[in-house]
Amino acid sequence: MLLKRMLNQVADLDRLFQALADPARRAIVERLTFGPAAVSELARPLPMSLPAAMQHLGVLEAAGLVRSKKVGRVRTCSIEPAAFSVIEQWINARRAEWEQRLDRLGNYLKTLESEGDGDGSGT
Amino acid sequence: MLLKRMLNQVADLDRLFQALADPARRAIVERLTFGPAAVSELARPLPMSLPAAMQHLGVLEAAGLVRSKKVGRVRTCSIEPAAFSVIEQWINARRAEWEQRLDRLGNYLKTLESEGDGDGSGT
DNA sequence: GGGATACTAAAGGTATTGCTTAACTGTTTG
DNA sequence: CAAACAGTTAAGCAATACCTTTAGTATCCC
Repeated sequence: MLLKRMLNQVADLDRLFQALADPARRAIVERLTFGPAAVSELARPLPMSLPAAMQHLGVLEAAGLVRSKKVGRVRTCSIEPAAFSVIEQWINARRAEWEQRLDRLGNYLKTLESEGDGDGSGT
Repeated sequence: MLLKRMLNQVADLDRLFQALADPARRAIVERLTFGPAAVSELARPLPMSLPAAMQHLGVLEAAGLVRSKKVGRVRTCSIEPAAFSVIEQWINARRAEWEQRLDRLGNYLKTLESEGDGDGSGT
């Protein structure tokens, strides 16, 4: 079950990054950060047909970035802030690793320097 | 020149998210957070041919996530930490907007509540 | 009921992506 | 020099992504 969770996280990241890789989809997300909106409201500013915009919404919803609920004939979409934290966690994990590495490198260089005081074998 | 900058940033985000949307490319990035590596070293764990891995590296480099330098016959790749901040800035901008919105919503609800004390026109 | 509205479903076309294999260039090493 | 090594280039192919048009369905308003 641990392996499954890891694989799911990989697939989640695939879907999240893929979803945000399209400018039209980011535009939808940007609009939704200001508050919920109906499908046609989201589609109106986009330079494409309404079905195309719907497909983008489908991608965003599949990625978990957007959720929506239909009442009457209008579907209202809103943003899912929690989804972003998956991306941020991934980035932060990378940063933690390379900063740790740079720390070790710094310490190593400092060690060389102080050893050099008594050694004198530098160029 | 301001418009151009904005358009470039859109294209940058396209390339960044697109680059990270592939598990093989994320695997390369994850490997590089531990330190620089040669092309073949990066390709070895990937379930694909070396030219395929090279193409992934090309995508990462075009996105600015990786830089590389060839010395002799070996090209050494390393990560470009600054590239991640473009993504983080975009996410943080979204977060700033929706948090601001939620604050306004909270204040509004509090206002309703305190007005209700003297008004009594609730349901 | 009948027309406008809001969305959905389906089919199809073009472009891009991710991979392959094969052939090739430049760099060490025995 | 010859062979192994590390990387690169190019061509081609199957799958996917993004968009279109067309044709629906369900809801709302008069």
